[in-house]
Amino acid sequence: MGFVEKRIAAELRRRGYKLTPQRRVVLNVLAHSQEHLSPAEVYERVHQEDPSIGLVTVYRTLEILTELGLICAVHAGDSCGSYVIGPQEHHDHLICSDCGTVLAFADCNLDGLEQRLSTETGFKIDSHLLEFLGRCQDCQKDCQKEERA
Amino acid sequence: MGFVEKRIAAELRRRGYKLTPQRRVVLNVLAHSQEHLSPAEVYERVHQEDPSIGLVTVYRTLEILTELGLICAVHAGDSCGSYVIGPQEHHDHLICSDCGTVLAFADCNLDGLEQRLSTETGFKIDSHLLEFLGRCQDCQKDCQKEERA
DNA sequence: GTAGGTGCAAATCGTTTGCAGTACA
DNA sequence: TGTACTGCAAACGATTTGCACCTAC
Repeated sequence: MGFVEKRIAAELRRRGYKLTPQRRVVLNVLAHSQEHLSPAEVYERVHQEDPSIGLVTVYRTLEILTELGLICAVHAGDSCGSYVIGPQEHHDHLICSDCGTVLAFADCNLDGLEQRLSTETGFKIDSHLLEFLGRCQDCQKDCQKEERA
Repeated sequence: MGFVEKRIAAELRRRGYKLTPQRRVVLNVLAHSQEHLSPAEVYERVHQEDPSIGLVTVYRTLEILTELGLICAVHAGDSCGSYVIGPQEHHDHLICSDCGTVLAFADCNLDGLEQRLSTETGFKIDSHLLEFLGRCQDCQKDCQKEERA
């Protein structure tokens, strides 16, 4: 078990949740995927590793992990309701619209903008959702190959 | 009909879509709402104005309006799949998590951040989704009232 | 030992589709 | 007049729930 899984296992326990083999498999799937995965996609991979695990368990596990802030939902593009593993602290996403790879980054530095909007609108801003959509390095290469072909 | 509805009516026609009474009602509902509305909520209000209009028509109208960029989906918080009317140009949202009021703003100025991320990750960034969640001025006042009570 | 977790089947919710009739341009 | 639009009902997919059994702690 890698250190990511260990951290999460500890966090589960800390909050009174049990670490079952099923949850371990779901965690493994998410920890080893670069891409955001829909519940169905998670299930597919989980099912390959252990066919006895049901879709319902995947849903319930995703819910708990989200609640604990261990995974988070991706929103940009048409991929609402897909999940990626990520740091518990606040972070934002960089998403490849071709392959679905997700990179997390923490230093978004929107304070200036936030302040300005607060002043202009009277809103008291609590949080934000920021996701960049683009193409990762690999997919840009793939695209160039296609163009040459 | 206000100028917002006029603009949209013209845009519909420009793209070869017909302006039916049903669409007019959906537009009216959206144009007169500050809040983001789910398809069901749009339907509810549309239905009050004209009970003969079906939910299916609401769905189809929302789809067309989204396609034309006349309305857009809201993602932050738990309000995925709600819609607000807005400018056709790129813009981002400021959303009140209490009352659902949505304010659009255009000048997000993320160029610096985008550039930095591009350099660091090799991503070629095409677009972004940015939504601030907070409380509008009115809801802050309401909250203070509650606290005094 | 026990509270929490699991799997199954069925219920439920939101959304989409096929089709026959209707109405805008 | 003709094509796009509408409403209905049914289909559909995704998610949730009830329940009896099971297992991590």
